[in-house]
Formats: sequence, C-alpha cells, structure tokens
Amino acid sequence: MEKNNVQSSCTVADYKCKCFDVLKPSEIELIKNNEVYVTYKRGETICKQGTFASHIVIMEEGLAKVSIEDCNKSLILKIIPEGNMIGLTALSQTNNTFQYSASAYVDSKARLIDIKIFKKIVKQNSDFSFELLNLLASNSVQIYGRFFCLTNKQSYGKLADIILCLSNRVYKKREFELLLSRKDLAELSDMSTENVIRMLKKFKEDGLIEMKGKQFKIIDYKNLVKISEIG
Amino acid sequence: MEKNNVQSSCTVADYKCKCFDVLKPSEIELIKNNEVYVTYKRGETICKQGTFASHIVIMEEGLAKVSIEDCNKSLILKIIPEGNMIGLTALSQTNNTFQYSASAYVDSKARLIDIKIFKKIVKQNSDFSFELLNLLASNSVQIYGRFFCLTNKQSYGKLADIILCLSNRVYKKREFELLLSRKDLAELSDMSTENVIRMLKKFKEDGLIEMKGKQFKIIDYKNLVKISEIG
DNA sequence: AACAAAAATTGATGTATATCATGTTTTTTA
DNA sequence: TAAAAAACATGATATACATCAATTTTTGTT
Repeated sequence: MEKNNVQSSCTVADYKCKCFDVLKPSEIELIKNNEVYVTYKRGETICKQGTFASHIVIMEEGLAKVSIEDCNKSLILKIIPEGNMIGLTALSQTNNTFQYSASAYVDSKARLIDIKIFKKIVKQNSDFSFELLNLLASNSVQIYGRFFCLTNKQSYGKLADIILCLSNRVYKKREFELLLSRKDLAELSDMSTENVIRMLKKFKEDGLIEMKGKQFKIIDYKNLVKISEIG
Repeated sequence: MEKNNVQSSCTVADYKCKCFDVLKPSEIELIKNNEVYVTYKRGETICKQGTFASHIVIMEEGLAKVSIEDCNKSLILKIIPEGNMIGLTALSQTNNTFQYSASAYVDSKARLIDIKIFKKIVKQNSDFSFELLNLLASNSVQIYGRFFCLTNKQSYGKLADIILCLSNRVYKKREFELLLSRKDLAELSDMSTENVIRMLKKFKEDGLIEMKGKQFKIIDYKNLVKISEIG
C-alpha cells in the first residue's frame, strides 16, 4: 500500500508563485510606481499583528518567520524564504489588518507593494488572482500539515521534522552552519528550549546527527526521516 | 489597553461567500449543466483525503467536518455549515487531489460542481476569483486561530471554546440539543473522551453549564468566555 | 583582555492529561 | 422485548513535558 500523505511540521514555503509573470506591462509599471524596498536586521519586525495592512510584503533576500500572538503566547505559522509573500490574508475586504506578525530571522530585504494597487490588479487580472488563489491554497495545505504535526507528534518527531526542514528547504545541504538558536528551534517545534537541548543530545547519542558549535551535520538521514514520520 | 486579537479554536466558518453573486448568466448556466446534488447520512464520507478531486463541494444543508489524517491519527481542521465550500485547496494546479477528508456530522445535502468548469470560471472571471481569494484568506485566518488554541490552551479552555462555538455559530442559542457525542467533542477539542467528560463535569459543578441528557444549557456565559480566553 | 549579557546545558521536581481498567447507562438492532 | 453495541462515566496509573534552579559556555561590548 502506498503512503497516503506524510505530514511535516516544516513550513518553509516550497511553492514558487508565478503571479508576477502574468502581469501586463502597464500593471508592472503601476506596481513599480507604488512599491518600496526595505532592509531589516535580524529580529526586526516586518509586520505586526493587528496593525493596518497598508502593503503586501515580498521577501527578496533573507528569511522571515510568521507567527500569531495572544497575550504572552505565540505560535510560528510558517517560515518565509526568498520570493515568498506575507500579508495575503489581508486582501480580504473584511479584514484590513495583519492577522499575524512577521519578523526577520536573518538580515533581510523586502519589497513592499501598496495593498490598494495590489488589490486593484487582483480584481482586474483574473490570471493574476488565479495564481494567488493557487498560492494561498498551497500555503493552507502546508500549514494544515504543520498543524497536524504539532498537535499529534511528540518532541522527538517534531524536532526531527524541523531539522529535516532546515536541511532540505533552507540550507539545502546535509551539513550546514545553524544560524538559529536553541530557543528558535524550540519555538519552531513548539516545545521548551530545555527539551530541544535534551532531544538534540539524544539524536547525537543515537548517531543521527553531529554538532560542533554552530556546525550541524545530518549523519543518518533515513532514520531521521523515520523518526519524523513515526512522531 | 485594547484586546489585540482573541483566538478561538472554533472553526465554524462565519464568512459568507458572495462568489456566486458575481457570475454572469452564461456562467450560471454552465455550472447548472455541470453539477449534481447528493445527500449524505450522518457519518458518511463526502470526500476522502488523497483521492482525485473531481469536484468542488458546496454544503446546501446540514453540517460537515473536515479533517486530515495520517496513519491512525487525525485532526479536525474545520466545521462546514450550510453555504460553505469544501475542496478549494484542490484548485491548485500542482495538486489535483483532496488534501483532507470530509464527512457529514448530521444528515446533509451537498452540491457538487465539476472542478474543471469551476476552474475555468475562476480563470475567466476575476470578480469570482477575487471573492474566492477572500474566502480562502478568511478560512486561513480562522484555522490559524484554531491552530493557536489547540497548541497553546489547555483542556479547560479548549473545551470552553468548542461549547461557545457550538452555541454561537451552530445552534445560535444558549440552550440546545447537543447532537454531538462526547467523542465528537473530544475530537473537536483535541483531547481524550474521558477528559471531556471530566471537564464537562467540572463546568457543571462550577455552575457554568447545565446538562440533562442531550439537552445542553449555558448558564454563566461570561465566565465561560473568560475561561476560553485564559486557556 | 576584561567584563557583562546572553545562550546552552544539566538535573530535580511538578503536573496536565493520556491511557487503562471496569462499571453503568443509553441506544441500536435483530 | 431481549441482546448487543455503543456511549457515558469514574477511579487508578503512567508519562511526556514544562518549569524551575543552578552551572558552564559562548558571544558581544567597552
């Protein structure tokens, strides 16, 4: 029997949006006149939940995290790599505020497009809105997967997920310099920092990974995948 | 200070989609020729995760639940009341399969529209696709809220959420006949059936609710809301 | 280089909640 | 209407993790 659908708590968007390819020259021009480029330092806020969404954000360089907050608690929804967008949910007429916060994981650069112009083009260009529809659908599915994992898997599996995600999607290598702190990993896998440390130690003892300072290496990829799947 | 954003694990869609209002007569005609109406008994599968998505489902009567599965585990994503759609994520070109399963909570009736026709109209009518974009965005935000609650709140708060949700969104009364079993409630609030029973007992002892058989009554609405908020 | 601040680590303790076991009540079915 | 099955209920037990406290290491700053 074939595997039905393997879920992962990884949410680095993998969908390449082709929406800008379908724009007419006049629309490209219109956007050009209504956009700005901004740089962000690691940790800086890109958008803040609850504030008015005056623009759509497109990550040009770097990496951002998107999270929702309530009182002192927070939850990372997804990680935004280069080429992906933040703030599409604010397109909804009923909600002109950001539904989540975003901040830079590393020094980053973003392109901000005026939301009114963006909306205007969405309304007039059905190819454009179709592409966005696809993007939003693909995003949703990915977050469903993360949702499933964080509520069903236990620490060992959740952390394996994140390690694999970083290796496959972000660094695209089996060996890499891990720029994220233990606290970042904890936030990503929705567990305590202490627990992350204990689990990493266990992974190391079990010969799944190697760590020297910030240098990170996946030794037993297959078993890591297995752990991620079992949970 | 104002409350920023109160999250709820409730996911009965509250967004009324006006997408069918923006169709041209010819498009309405086209859909009419490519749709069927189907009835489902309580518990029956409406769509199955992993199978080819040949249609978009619109709930005409009744109530459905949408969940994702992996091995023996499952997670309810949202509840679909009358007038809402299932299967929009299958619009994505890269994914022609259902990303989740749906089944009827009560005897229900649905309208099935051929996905090719649906897609065709999305591509040609930007008002239509804009409305769908809004719908998908609104759906996402709602699921984010549920995601947040199920990962952050504890049993007491999660169950309060579901009770309030049922009262406000489904039955639209403070007193109602609860058609869902304890097991259903457990699934909805992502906890064990035994725990639901214990928590309901506690709610009753604390004078928050009253229960006689299937008859359910919210006594102390304010405090229930408070519990839901605190977690 | 010296210091402060932050991050990483380790062990001990506490707790929310799942799981198991068993019994009772309600519903369904034959 | 009796029998079977499902739902409901409750107490006992187990456990995965969070939380707390204390120590060491790394990083950043003057």
